[in-house]
Amino acid sequence: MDKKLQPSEVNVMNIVWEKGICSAKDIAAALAQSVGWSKTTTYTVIGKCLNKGVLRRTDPGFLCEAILSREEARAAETGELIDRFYGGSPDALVASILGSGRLTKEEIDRLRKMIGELS
Amino acid sequence: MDKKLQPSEVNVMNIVWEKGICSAKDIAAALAQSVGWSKTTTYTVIGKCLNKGVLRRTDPGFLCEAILSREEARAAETGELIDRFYGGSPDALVASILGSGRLTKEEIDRLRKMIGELS
DNA sequence: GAATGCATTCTATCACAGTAGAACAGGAGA
DNA sequence: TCTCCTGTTCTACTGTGATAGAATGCATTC
Repeated sequence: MDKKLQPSEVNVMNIVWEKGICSAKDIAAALAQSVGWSKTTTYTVIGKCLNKGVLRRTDPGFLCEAILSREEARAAETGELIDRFYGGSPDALVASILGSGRLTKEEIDRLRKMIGELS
Repeated sequence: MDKKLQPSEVNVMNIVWEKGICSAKDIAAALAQSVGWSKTTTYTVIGKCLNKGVLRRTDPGFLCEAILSREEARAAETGELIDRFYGGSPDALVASILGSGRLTKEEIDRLRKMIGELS
């Protein structure tokens, strides 16, 4: 009953988050392409997502719809990273990225604007 | 030979990153306290860290010193989060945290200052 | 109606992370 | 010297995530 996504499950969810509602067949095709999975592997992992309640199935067509939103998953995963590696300080994570040189000038400008608009 | 840290290994490394060089005995004591591990569990996990080359042992005293720095580990782990959940865009992660309401006013000010100093 | 092909399910294998009990060794105290 | 304590190593068990082959069943075509 744990909602925490495993890496393999994230593969599936990423497809659904991007495409929106789509069939298991489509997901299998996409993942065969992107990560080389056999279609049965994809079906197995989809099954786990269904069991966990992060994905909903509609028939006919074995259509898959995300129940857990991308934003919720991001928040959970990011929170865990912050807890385990940044001592629970979200600003330490942000500072680390800002200082990493990973950001382009445009991205920095966008963020500057964004942070300027915060109260 | 994979340098990727497992959750259990992060427990050990967090102690060493915080205390600096310290004995296995100390680490075992700290983790018995904080996560309830048996001391043999700690020794086993320390062994894995040594095998991976993220920790160095010095004798006598079974002193442990981090080879993999906290910053390196943070960067690796953060990069993976960004790849898997944010489509490879670090600014999307930053934006997500900024927009999450998780930050205090002081933290926001600090970050604003920091981003102002970036070129 | 039989045959064919593909979508879906069932079942199994493998590797490895997590955890710790049992065994061992070396030094402190009797 | 013998014993005991505790730090350290050896070995093992358990669960589960990742992966996929085999089996099934439905629909389409001949």
